[in-house]
Amino acid sequence: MAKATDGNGAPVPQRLLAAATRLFAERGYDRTSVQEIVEAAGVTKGALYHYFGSKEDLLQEVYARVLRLQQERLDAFADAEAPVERRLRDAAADVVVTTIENLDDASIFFRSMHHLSPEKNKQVRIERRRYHERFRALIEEGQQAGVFSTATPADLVVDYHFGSVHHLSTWYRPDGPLSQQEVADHLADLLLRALRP
Amino acid sequence: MAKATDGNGAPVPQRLLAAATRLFAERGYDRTSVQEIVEAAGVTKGALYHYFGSKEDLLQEVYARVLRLQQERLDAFADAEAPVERRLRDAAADVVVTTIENLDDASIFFRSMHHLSPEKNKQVRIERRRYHERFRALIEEGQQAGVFSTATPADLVVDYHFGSVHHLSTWYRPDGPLSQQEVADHLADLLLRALRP
DNA sequence: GATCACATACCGACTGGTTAGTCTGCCGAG
DNA sequence: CTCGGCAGACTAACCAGTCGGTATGTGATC
Repeated sequence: MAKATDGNGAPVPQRLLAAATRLFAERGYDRTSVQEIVEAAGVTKGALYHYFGSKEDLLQEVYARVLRLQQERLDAFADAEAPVERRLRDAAADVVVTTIENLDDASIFFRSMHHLSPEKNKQVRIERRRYHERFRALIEEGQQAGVFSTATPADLVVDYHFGSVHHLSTWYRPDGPLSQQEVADHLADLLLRALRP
Repeated sequence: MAKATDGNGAPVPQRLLAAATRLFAERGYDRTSVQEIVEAAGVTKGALYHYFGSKEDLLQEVYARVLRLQQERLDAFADAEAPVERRLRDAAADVVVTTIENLDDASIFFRSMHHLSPEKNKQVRIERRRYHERFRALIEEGQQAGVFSTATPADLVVDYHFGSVHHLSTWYRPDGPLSQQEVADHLADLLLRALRP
């Protein structure tokens, strides 16, 4: 018998988080009962409320994880040694790939954020804003260097691109005609083309 | 005493629809109780269930209305007498303006569609698909005429643009620095710039 | 022009079912 | 023996939809 695992190989908190992520993405936060989550994780309510303070905490944890991941990756691409147009393209394509790889998190993110209480919502917004600004700085850098058009404010360009990223969970299907990388390349390409001076 | 109006100037079904739209956008579909809707509309449950079969029917009505409106407008712009790049630009800018003008409907649309039952969801998807295809046809027309780049599949270009349109309800604020028309012009501009050969 | 039949519009108490979160207690490891 | 980790019955609240009832209007009949 394994150490702290019964119905599955992973520790209970991770199992709960994984089950919650899948169910929230599938049916939405409000339509998913705590009972369903604990059953999917192979435990009971006692276990869930032992590790998490509330159902909402579970949702916030999902956000926090995906935000940390994406911020790390963006920072890595933005700080690389390369021309700004290259760094922007890589970052723009990477966020598409990682979003597709975590489509569940993405759909939860954009559909259920308003279910968080005001304080937690604020917290998430602050993190998101940091991400947005890092991306914007990249565009502004290119604009100042003269390699990107200044016709559109950088803020709007960021929202334009992230709109399409956010939209991915609505239309992208793994069994569709385009691979993750192809979609990412096309979307990054559209961004760069729109920014040509 | 007016004819069929007591607490307000509009007929009861419209009042219910307006109240539901506002509340669904504010708190989400599941978080809005039927009781709250009828109170906001100044009637009782009896009235609501007299005019609508269910809470879900109310949500579907919201969709049907906004879909009809946007399809009509797109058709008008697409069928106009003008060069294709002009027709596309006008259509792309118009959908931004009408979306901003109906931000409540927009946020309900992309946050609550999955709350519809499978059949109703399918119905909405069919209507949406028709809209998508009309828009795509416009892009393909321009590509065949050689005025738009063929580097990106037209389907993807449509999703790129509509991603940004959906995203509007997340970030656009009427008291922000940009007017509706300015945002619309910028977003249409980004689309056209990305499509330059 | 009075009466009856029937329909439309709406009211509001009630029901059956669901849900998040609590609490008491068991159990195995150190 | 005790303490973290967890089970599962329980509670208090809530909610969509129902249903019997009332009020007002309308058209037919005599």
